[in-house]
Amino acid sequence: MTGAVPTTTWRQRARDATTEEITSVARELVARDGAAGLSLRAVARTLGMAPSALYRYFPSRDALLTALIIEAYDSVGQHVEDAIAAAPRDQTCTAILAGVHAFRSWALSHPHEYGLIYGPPVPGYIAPADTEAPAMRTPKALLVLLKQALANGVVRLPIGDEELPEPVREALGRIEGPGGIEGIEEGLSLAAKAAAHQFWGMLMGMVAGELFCHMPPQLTASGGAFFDFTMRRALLAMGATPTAVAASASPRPA
Amino acid sequence: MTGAVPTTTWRQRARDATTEEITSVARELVARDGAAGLSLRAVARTLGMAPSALYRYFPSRDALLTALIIEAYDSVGQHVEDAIAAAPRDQTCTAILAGVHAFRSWALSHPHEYGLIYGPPVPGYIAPADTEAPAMRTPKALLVLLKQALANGVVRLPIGDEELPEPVREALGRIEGPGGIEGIEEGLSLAAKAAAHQFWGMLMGMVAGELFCHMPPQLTASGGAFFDFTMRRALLAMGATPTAVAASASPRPA
DNA sequence: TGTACATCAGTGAACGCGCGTTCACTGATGTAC
DNA sequence: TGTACATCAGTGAACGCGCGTTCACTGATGTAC
Repeated sequence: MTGAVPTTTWRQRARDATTEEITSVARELVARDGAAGLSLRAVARTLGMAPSALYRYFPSRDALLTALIIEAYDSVGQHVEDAIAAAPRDQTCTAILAGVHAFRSWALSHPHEYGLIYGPPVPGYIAPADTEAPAMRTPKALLVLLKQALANGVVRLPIGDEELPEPVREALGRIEGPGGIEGIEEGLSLAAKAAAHQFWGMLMGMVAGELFCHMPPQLTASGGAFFDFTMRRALLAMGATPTAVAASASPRPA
Repeated sequence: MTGAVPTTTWRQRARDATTEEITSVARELVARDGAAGLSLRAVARTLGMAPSALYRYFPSRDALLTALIIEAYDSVGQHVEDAIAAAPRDQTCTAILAGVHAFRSWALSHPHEYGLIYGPPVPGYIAPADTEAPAMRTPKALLVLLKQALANGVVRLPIGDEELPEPVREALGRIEGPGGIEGIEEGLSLAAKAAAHQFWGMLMGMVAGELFCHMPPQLTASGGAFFDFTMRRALLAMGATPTAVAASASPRPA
C-alpha cells in the first residue's frame, strides 16, 4: 500500500502545489481588495516569485480570474450543498432554509467573492463557458429540494400553468440547456419554474441588499432573523403549506 | 424682463458649464467601461484639456465618483418618480407597477450605473453621507405608494405586528433616521415595514439577476413579462387584494 | 470711466507608481537509450 | 545503471502603458478705488 507507484511525477505534484498556492493568494487578494484589484504582480510579490513566472501557470490575468470565479462558485455551492446534506429530510422546509441560510452566510463572510460572481461583470473580462456548470451548483441544489417538496406535498403551487400570462408561459417554455438550470428542471411545470426563479431572485436580492448596504443595517444586524422571516414568507408565497413552514427549523444565527 | 441682472458672473456660469461637461463625460466613461474604469486622465483627454485642470473642479477622483453616484441615484429616482406621477391614482397597483417597471428599465439601459450604485462598493472608495438622501429617492417614492395603498385598502397586510418573530419586531422597531427611509416610514406598522423591505429586496434581486446574468436570458427577453408577473405575485404576497392587482395596468414592454 | 490689483481657469512638465506581458537565460527535473 | 538530451519552472531585465496628483506658470476675468 505505502509503496504504491505515484501516478504523477514529482514535478507534476510541485506544479499542482504551486498552482494551488497561486490561486490561494489570489483569492486572498480578491477578498481584501475586490476583483478589480487583482493583479498578477501583486500575487507574484506576495509569493516571492518573479511576475513572469506566473505565466507558467496561467496564460493571462483573465485566466486567473476565471479560476477564481470557478473556485468561488464551487465554494458557495459546496457550502450550500453541505448545509442541505446536514439537514433532516422531513416533511418541512428545513432543508431549503438551511440552504438559503448557508448561501447568505457564505456571502456575508466572502463579500468580495460574492461581488465577483453575483455582482456586475468585471469590466473587460468575458466569462468563458467553463464557469457555467459551477455557477449552477447552488441553484441546482435548491431546485432539487423544490422538486422534492412538490413531490412531497410540502409545496403546492398556488397557481397552475394555465394561469400564467401567455408571454411568461412562452418564455418559461424556452428555458433549457445552458442559461437555464440544465437537465434538472425537466419535469417541472411552468408554474414551478416561475416560482423557482422568483424564489432565487428574492434570495439574491435580500443578500445583495444586505451586503451592498441597501437594506437598513438593523435588519442585517438581527442575526439573520429578518432574512429567515423573509425566506419563510417567500416559501409561503411559493405555495409551501403553512404547517410545513411553521414546522421548519432554522439554523442557529451566525 | 430680458434685462434682468444676472445673479451670477460670466465666469461662474462658464464654471458651471464646464463642471456639467466633466460629469457628463465621466458618466459616459462609466457607462462604457464601468465604475472601476473611470479615470481623471481619460476624462481630461476626451475633453481636450490638461489632466491637472480637472483639479479646479474636483479635488480628487473620489470626489468625481461621488458626484456620479449622486447623479445616478437622482437619475433613477427621477425616472421612477416620473413614471409614478404619470400613472393614474386609482384603486389599483398601477402606480407601483409603473414605478418598478421604471426602475427595471432604467437599470437595463444604465447597467454600469446600476452596478455603481447597487453593486458592490467601489474598492477603496468610501461613500460620503451626501449620497444618502439621493439614494433614498426611489425607495421613498415606492414607500409613499405603499402607504397610500394601505390607507386605500388596496393592500391589506396578511399578518399583524404580533405575528412577527420577536427579533424581527425588535430590529424593525429600531429602523429610523439615516440608513432607514428617513421620516417617511413614520406611521408604518412593523409588518408594513417588513413587507416594504421584502418587496424592495425582491425588486433588487430580480433586476440584478437579469442584469448580471443570473436569470435565464429567455426570461429577460420576454419584454418584462416575467418581471411584471413576478412583481404582481410579490404584491399579492404583500397583501394587495387580488382584484386590485388584476385591475392594474402594466406599462407597455420596452 | 480708467487703472491697479486679486482671483482663478487652464497649461505643461514632472513626480513616482503599478500594471500585463515578452524574452533570452539558467538550472533542475524527467526520459530514452 | 549511466549518459545524453529534452522538458520546463523560475529569473531578471525590459517594453510601453496609464494612472493620480503636484507645481510653477500664463493670461484672461472680475473687483475696488
